[in-house]
Amino acid sequence: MSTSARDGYHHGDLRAALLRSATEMLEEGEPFSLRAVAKRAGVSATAPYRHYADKDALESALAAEGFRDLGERLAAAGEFAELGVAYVAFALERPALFRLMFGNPCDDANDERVRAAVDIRRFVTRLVAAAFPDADARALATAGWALVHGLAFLHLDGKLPAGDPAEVALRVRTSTAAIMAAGGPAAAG
Amino acid sequence: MSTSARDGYHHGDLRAALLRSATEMLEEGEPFSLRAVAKRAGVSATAPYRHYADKDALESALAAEGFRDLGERLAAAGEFAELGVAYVAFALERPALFRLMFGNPCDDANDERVRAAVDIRRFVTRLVAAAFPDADARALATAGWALVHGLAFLHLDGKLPAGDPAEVALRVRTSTAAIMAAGGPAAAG
DNA sequence: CGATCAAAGTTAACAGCGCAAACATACCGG
DNA sequence: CCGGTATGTTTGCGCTGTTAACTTTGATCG
Repeated sequence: MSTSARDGYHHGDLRAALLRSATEMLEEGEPFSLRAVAKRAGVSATAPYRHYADKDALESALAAEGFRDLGERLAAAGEFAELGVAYVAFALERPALFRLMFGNPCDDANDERVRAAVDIRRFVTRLVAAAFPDADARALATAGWALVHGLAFLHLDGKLPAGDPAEVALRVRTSTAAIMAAGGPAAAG
Repeated sequence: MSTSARDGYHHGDLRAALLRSATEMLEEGEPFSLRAVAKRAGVSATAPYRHYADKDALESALAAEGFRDLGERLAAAGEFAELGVAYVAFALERPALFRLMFGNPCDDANDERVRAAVDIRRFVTRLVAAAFPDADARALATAGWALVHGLAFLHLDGKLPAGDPAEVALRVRTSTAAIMAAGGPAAAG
């Protein structure tokens, strides 16, 4: 009965089962309610409260998992220039999860998800520092993150056409190149 | 009884009153439900349905209004370099509205809000073309929009500290300058 | 002026939501 | 074997968006 056997009453590992059910529902674009997640896991509507304080807690767990996945995705991209493409691709492939990761007020300070987000930031900053040793790595990392984050959301919200992944990737590369090449005129502060 | 007199039963101009109530609630950070908006306007819970098909319709109207406001705000910024600062400031001053404007799936194609968003894009593109006559104005406008949009959301979601407006403005300027100065290494595609 | 009709409100009701309290079951250590 | 605790269940509350049926009102027209 190690991890996920259900013996009729006790579930075995409901915590993990809930996470899995919730992830599936996000992936399938279903409405996502606590009750629906519970039902999908084959359990009563209030059973999740034994494992998560409230809906936010479940969402935080999902978000943290999402940040880990995103981190792996970025790490797999390897090359600096492809980071943005990977970031936007992740957002468009798993839009509901991405919205859940961001798009929340998210005021919990000492959370697991906060650490995951910080990890990503550190990772990107290191890559930036390596690629642009002369630049202000901190500022450039912020700008780069904001750029791809903005591209992700604008595609997600239909402000930029997101139909064809290849077209999206091209737009990411093109706009990134354009702003990096923009050089002098009115940039300062 | 011209615009907003209430004669006991008929309201006078409930449509506008609902918009006003909803805007106030967004501004005050209140939970925003259709019922609450109706109550605030001094009207029964289902009265709004005489003027808006559903909650989404009300939200779209609010979003459209928000886009007009944002447009004015950007126009007032005038100088190209201050566009981003104005954009992010707007987002932080009216976070609930900003989330409503974006942050929705928003699949309605022929909407008033779509036009408003397109107007902003056009406006920014024109400014970009004027400031950087040599560049690919389209790509640069996309990148610029994405950059400030990303900065706005990252601040909104607590991924970047948003306490002091002056500090935020400085970060916008600094990161913008940083990415525009980044020039050559790994940009292309 | 009075009848009528549509516009713009009302109440009642439904299903679904997050969540809390009280109760039931089953495993685990004494 | 027995009791306690972790982990389920049922029940119920107040909220949500939305529909249906009813009522009030102001406007139009003979």
